[in-house]
Amino acid sequence: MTREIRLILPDRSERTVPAGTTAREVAQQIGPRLAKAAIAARVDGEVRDLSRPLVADAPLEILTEESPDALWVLRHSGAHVLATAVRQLFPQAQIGFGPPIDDGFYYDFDVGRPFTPEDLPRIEERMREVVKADFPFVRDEVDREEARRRFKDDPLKLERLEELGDDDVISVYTDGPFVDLCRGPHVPSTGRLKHFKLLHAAGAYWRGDSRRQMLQRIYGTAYFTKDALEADLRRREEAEKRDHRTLGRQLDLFSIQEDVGPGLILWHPKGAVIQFQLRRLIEDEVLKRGYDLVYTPHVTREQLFRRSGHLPWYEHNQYPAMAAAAGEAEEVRYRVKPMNCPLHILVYASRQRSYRDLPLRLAEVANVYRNELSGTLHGLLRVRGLTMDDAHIFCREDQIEDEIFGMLDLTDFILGKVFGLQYRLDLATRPEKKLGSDEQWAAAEQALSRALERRGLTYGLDVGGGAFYGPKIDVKVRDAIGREWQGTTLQLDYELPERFQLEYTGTDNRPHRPVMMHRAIFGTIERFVGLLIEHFAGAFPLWLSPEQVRVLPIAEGQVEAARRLHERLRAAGIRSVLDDRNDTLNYRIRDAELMKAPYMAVVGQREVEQGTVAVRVRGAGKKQDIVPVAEFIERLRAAIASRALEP
RNA sequence: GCCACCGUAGCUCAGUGGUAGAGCUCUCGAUUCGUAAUCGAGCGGUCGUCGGUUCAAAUCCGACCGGUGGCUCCA
Repeated sequence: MTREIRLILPDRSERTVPAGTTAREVAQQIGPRLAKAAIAARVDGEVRDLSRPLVADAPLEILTEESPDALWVLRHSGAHVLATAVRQLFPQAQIGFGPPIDDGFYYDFDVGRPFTPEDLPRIEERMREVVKADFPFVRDEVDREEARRRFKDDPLKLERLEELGDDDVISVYTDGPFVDLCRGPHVPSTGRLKHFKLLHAAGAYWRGDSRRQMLQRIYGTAYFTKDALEADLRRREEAEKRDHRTLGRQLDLFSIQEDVGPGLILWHPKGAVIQFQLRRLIEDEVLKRGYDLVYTPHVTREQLFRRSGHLPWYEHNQYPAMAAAAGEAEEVRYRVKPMNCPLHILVYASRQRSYRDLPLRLAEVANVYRNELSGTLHGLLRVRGLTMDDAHIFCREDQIEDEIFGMLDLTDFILGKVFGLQYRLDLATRPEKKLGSDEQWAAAEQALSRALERRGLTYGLDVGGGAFYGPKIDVKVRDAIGREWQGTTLQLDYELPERFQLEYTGTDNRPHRPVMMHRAIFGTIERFVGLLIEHFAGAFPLWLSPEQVRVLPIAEGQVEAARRLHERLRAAGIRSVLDDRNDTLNYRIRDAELMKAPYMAVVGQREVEQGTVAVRVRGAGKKQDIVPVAEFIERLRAAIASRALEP
């Protein structure tokens, strides 16, 4: 007689079935509609195949298309269908890993000939045949010998197999002709994969290790409904339209030119306005918050970076040394700085410090240069010449919490209040290899989390993710279309004060070692401007907009009056552009809209006579607003002063 | 740095071995216009660079430079 087991369903009801019943059978008992919609099951918290027998008492949830976990299962199966198709078209292809990822899935192959873009439609077509065949996903648990036999022609799978411990269950999934070493779970059959698309092929190191061979990775995505797939493809298109490199050219913000070098930005006048506003914003704000500004050189003796420990540790990221300056010994070398900390430390160490000086907050919006690998460069987001809104805070251990609190407040002011951005925080804690005692780390981590909690912030934990010299808080910014950007970091540092033997005199008249913190709110101005371009899709808020008003005379008769208005606006500190070109009004309005000018001030005969201006707001169509010139100027000034986000 | 793909006018792109093209931008002329493209003309390219194959190369091959998508790295 079979044993009975008790299952607890999400509605808290209980169901007793014979041990060995599958989740699919339970779903059928509950209702045929549920059985049909079922993708997988959550048994005792673990997502499993519907076909797996239930052997013990457990909470059971049948997962349908509604469940986010089911989407991961679908995508995982999508990766297998991809591999099934690739193996048919490229029988010699060896298989690596094929997991679901945030927005889709991929599969890695070791194939004699790399995939070309033309291969993707072929593979996709073959995938549709695999889907049509509706192969069931069959799970087998096998012993090691059996697994070795099945994957004898797949060295990558064998490598993975040998890493599995003796207690690990070795499971193998088969769909039609394709067999994979895989933990699962999967959808019931390949026919469930209805809405998918292959996106691109790329190289990827086996196991993410740059010393291992390069595999060919194919990325794709899948959804349960056609609408969801199409919405995703539209999102990708939208992201492409917002691409800061395209908008940067269209709006004439910046360029990167071969004659200058990769990763080095030429800021054109319009882009420079944005950078200037950001610098002003952060410098003004920082001064209000008790920081001091400093300026330090771009080039220093190499010796400084030896002392700081950056050489040779960071050398691969630094530009090579320059010869000695005139009159110096030959062996003296100079370096362009990749970071500012050693220089700010020298400012600190330039005289004796008292506990009364602390916290000392030194800020500098500074250019630094890093010799980044060529393949990592990307528009404004990854550059070699970068502008950091850097600051270093020197304080006592008991001041850490307040300082972190202050930084979080500044971060929230800039990102949240000024730019209306949402963001997420992660606290990265002590790694295996670390400098300093456990007590010191514990105190520091507690100070960080207390500061976070005092601000009422929720945050994630990145256990072991801190640098060896101290814990940190990473800030990830979310943009208008939901993408996350690494920007702000707040980093504690016990290493550099040690290396530079920094001291302050305490109330006890004895020397003490200060703690140091690094922080950049924007991260780099380059990346932040890139983020802003994509976040606002080039339509910057008035205060940030390179061009704030475009003055448009309707016909030649109003050019003089329009010029006077333009000059009046300029005199009021407003960035006005006069467009008196010999083109139709329609043409010039279109141009102003495309260049994302927030306001258009149209001047016709009526406006000249009445001392008014016809105001058109960017993106608002032909709805116009006739206002007296003085009132228009006042409105603009108020909106600029308040850094209003609209328009 | 690694893998793949790409590089034609300022921009977007067409041109698969036989004398370099279009639209937009720009300049000039006409038009003087009431809220997203007026008409016409003109300027503009040793087809990324160097080398090779060929009677002949934008086109085929190689190297290099630059870009794109990823990997590694990372602000």
